[in-house]
Amino acid sequence: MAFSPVQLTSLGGLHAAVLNQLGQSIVRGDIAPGAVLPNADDLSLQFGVSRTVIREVVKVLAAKGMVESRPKTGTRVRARHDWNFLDSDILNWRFSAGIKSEEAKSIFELRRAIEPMAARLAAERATPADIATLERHLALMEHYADDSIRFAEPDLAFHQAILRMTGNELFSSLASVIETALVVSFHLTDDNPQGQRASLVLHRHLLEAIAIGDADRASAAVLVLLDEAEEDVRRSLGARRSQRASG
Amino acid sequence: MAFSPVQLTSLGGLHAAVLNQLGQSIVRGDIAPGAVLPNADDLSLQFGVSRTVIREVVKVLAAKGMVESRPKTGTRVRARHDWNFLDSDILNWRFSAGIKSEEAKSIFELRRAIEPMAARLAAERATPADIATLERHLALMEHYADDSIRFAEPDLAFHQAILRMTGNELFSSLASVIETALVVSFHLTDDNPQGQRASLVLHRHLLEAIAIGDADRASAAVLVLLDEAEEDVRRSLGARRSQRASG
DNA sequence: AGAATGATATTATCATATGAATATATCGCG
DNA sequence: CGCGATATATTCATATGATAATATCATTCT
Repeated sequence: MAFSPVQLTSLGGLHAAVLNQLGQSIVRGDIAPGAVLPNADDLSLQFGVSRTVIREVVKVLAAKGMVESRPKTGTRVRARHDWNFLDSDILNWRFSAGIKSEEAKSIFELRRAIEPMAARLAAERATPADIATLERHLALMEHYADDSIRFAEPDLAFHQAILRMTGNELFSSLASVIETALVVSFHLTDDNPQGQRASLVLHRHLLEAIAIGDADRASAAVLVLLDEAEEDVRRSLGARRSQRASG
Repeated sequence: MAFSPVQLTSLGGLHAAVLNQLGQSIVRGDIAPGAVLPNADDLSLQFGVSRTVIREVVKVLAAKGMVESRPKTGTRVRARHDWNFLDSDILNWRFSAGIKSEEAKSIFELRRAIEPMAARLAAERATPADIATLERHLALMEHYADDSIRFAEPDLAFHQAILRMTGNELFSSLASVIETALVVSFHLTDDNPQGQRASLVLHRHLLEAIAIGDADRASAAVLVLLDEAEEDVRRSLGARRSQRASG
């Protein structure tokens, strides 16, 4: 395992560049759990950066539960169950290069646990201002119904707004999971205006349930929405696979 | 806002000591969102450590979404909604010094979203070895039913085992939330053997539902368990408050 | 007033040195 | 030969001083 020098053209400076490289290498499994990383000097040479940067990166990876440093032994990759998979960096490293059908499933399992409860709480606690915010996001989605690129942003904002409306910061912190899900499905699905229009209707149902404070209906509406979204992803993954197979 | 020199007797070295101090200061609100931290040199002086340590700590806090550093501007505390509240460090900083009734409520809201689904998935996927593991943890709980200190550990292990049995790493990563909840309730509740015995029965129900693969019953059993646990915490918080009031 | 310019404070990075911890090898002794 | 004490080498942990990059702010010029 060797690394290439990082370019400082990378967004966020050398630290971010090295962090992403190393993080991805570990997530990809290039450096397996239990294995030790090259020592700080070697990493410094390989990446072409100072040890200062290397050490900061290692400390950040350690904070995410991915590695553990000890004198003499070196820095070793920890077991996967110690990693904080809800960390947005790890999510990105894991899924930016593509997603397997099983991984998509795991994201939807979590969303099915979180979002119905979030919608429920939102329905109980929403203020008129909150509803107005949702309306605004939904209006943008409607406006960009035929533009899948711009559609994604208000879609994400809509779901995140609901998480915030719970008034529970633990829920809000799960926004990165949903963001990952939406980014993945965006990269996956080809332009699909009728799918987006169907999605709009479901979002509208959800909004109305929240607006009238009907927690049960809000929860149910989210589930329907998630079914639809997962079906979309499932279809796209299938299409992609058969595309590769035939190509 | 000034900081005291850290002792290197602290577990985990200077880095961890400074990280905890700074992290707690921010979580407590001593340094409000939007405010800037003292610059690296000042922090170095105040904590009595080198800039190396300060910079590593700041990078880790940045990775948790709590601060943002820019040249000239300095390092400023980000808005709370950017913090990763599911991070175990942040959870500890938030709740180690005590917990408010509303915060306890927010933890249980999340647990009610997560754990029923986790139990459901566990019921569908559990292997005989998984069941045996749960039995082992439950046996330990039974063994320490009258020893609230040792009871906590297998209790936590039991719940975390279920999260792992989902086979979904996103769920496993929520273990820290449950750990925090159990640690908090442990510090809160006075010795309460009959409460623990009642809890044992509920855990047994849950285990049996998972063992026979009954997802609905497993999910329902968790909810009952959570109701009981929250009621316990609620009672303890009330008792503590009135204790303070009368003392 | 507004744009260009330079001074300044701060982080970002680098290079090097020293300290501390620990796994491994070595040596001495029974 | 076996075993424990000790030495040694390797690695991370921390410290320090210097330079680069960059964003802000005041100032100057138009």
